[in-house]
Amino acid sequence: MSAQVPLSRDRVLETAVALADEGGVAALTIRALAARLGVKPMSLYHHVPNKEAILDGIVDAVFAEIELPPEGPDWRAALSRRAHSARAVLARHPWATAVLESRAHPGPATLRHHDAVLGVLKRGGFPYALAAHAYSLLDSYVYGFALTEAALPFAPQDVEEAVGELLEGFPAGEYPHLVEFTEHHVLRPGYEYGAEFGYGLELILDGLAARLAEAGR
Amino acid sequence: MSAQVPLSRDRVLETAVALADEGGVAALTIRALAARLGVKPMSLYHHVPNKEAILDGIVDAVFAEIELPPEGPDWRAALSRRAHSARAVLARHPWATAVLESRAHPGPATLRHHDAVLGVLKRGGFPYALAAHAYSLLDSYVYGFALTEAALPFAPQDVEEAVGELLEGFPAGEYPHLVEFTEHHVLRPGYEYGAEFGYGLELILDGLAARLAEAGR
DNA sequence: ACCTGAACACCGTTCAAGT
DNA sequence: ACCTGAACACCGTTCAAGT
Repeated sequence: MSAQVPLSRDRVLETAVALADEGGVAALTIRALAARLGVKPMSLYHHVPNKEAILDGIVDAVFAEIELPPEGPDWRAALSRRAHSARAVLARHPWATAVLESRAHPGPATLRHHDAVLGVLKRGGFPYALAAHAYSLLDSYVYGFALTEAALPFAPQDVEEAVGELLEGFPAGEYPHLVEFTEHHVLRPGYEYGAEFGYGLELILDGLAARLAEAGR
Repeated sequence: MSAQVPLSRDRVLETAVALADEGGVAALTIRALAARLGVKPMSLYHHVPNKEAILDGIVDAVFAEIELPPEGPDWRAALSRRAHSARAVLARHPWATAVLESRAHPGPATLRHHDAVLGVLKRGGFPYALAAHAYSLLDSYVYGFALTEAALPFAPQDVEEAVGELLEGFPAGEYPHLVEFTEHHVLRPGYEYGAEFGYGLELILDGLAARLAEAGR
C-alpha cells in the first residue's frame, strides 16, 4: 500500500516480471506497475528511464535465473544442463522468449551467459568455427522450443479437450495427415509435447560430438 | 487517398503486413492502418472483428508465403527446402516469429503447412513417435534461428561497427571468452551469422536420418 | 451494406510543482 | 532526493448516426 520499502530499480523490475508472468507482456503497463507498487506512475521514472529500459531489464532478469554452465571438463554435460535450465526458466516466463526479439541491448546477465558457454566450448576443444556452429544451433533450438511451447494453445492437462475442439473445426478431409497424426499419436496417453525437448537436445549434442571428433582427427 | 478499391479483409491484412514490415509490430495500429488505407479507423471493423484477428490474420498470411514441401519421395530434400523457405520468409518479416507466440488460433495456411510436413514424414517412413520428434526439432530450430536473427542488433553489413561499440562498453576482463571469440571469429572477414543456418539444419537432418535408419532395422 | 463522428477508458511520457 | 497532478498525444473499441 504505502511505499514503506523505498522504490528501487530492482523492485520495479521484480514487480514487472511478476505482472508479465500473471497477464502476459500486454498487462505490463507503467500504470499497472505503479499501482502494484503502491505509487503513482510518474514515480517510476526516477528509477528507470522509460518502458524500453524496463523491457531490457526484465529480459536480463530472466537470463539471470538460468543456471550458468558448470565449469568442469565435460562440455556435453555442461551444455545439456544449461539448455535444460534455460528451457525451464523460459517456460516459467512464457512472455520472455518473444520479448527477446525486440531487445538490442543485452544486459550483464545475458553477456555473462554467453561468456560462460563460450568458455565451455573452448575448454571442450571446439575450434572457433565449430563453437560458432554449436552456439547458434543450441541457442536457436532452446529459444525455438520455448517459443513453441509458449504458443501451445492449451495447458498440458487440457490437450485432449483443446485439440478435440480444433479438429472439429476442420473442413472434412482438408488436413488428413494432421488428423491422423493427432488421433494416433498426440491424443494417445503418454504423449506430452514437453518431453520432445530432451530428444532433440540429445540429437544435437550427438551431432556436435561427432563433428568435434572429426575436427580433432 | 480515396477508397477507390473497396476495403476488404485481404486488403486490410496486406496493408497490416506492410506496416509491420516497415516499423515493427508496434507501428501496426488500427489508426495507422486506416490512414494508410485512406479510410477512418472505424471502417476497419466492418472487415475484421478486432486487432487480435488482424494479428492472427497476418501471421497466417506470412505462413502462406512459405513454400509447401515438394511431394516427392525424398523426405530430406523436401524438409530442407521447406526449412530454408521458412527461414527466408521469417527474415523478410522479422516481427512475425515473436508474434507467433501469442497466437492460439492457427489459420488455414498454418494448418496446411503442418499437414504437408506430416505427409512428407509419413511417406518417408517415419513412425509416429519419430515424426513427432522430427517435427518438434525442425520447427524449434527454424523459429529459434529466425528469432535470433531478428534480434541481431545490427544489419549484416554493420557487424564491425556495432560489435565494436558493444565491446568498448564492456568492463575490462569481465567477458574474456566473449571478447576472444568476437575478435578471432566474428570480426574476421567471411563470418556471417546467417550462414550458420545451413550448418545446423544439415546436422539435424543427419541426426534424423540416422534415427530413421535405426528404427527401420 | 458500408462508412463515420463523437466519446470512453485506456496508454507512455513531459513538465512544473510540491516535500 | 524523491514523489506527484495536470496535461498531451496517443491507443482500441462502442454506439448512434449518416449514406
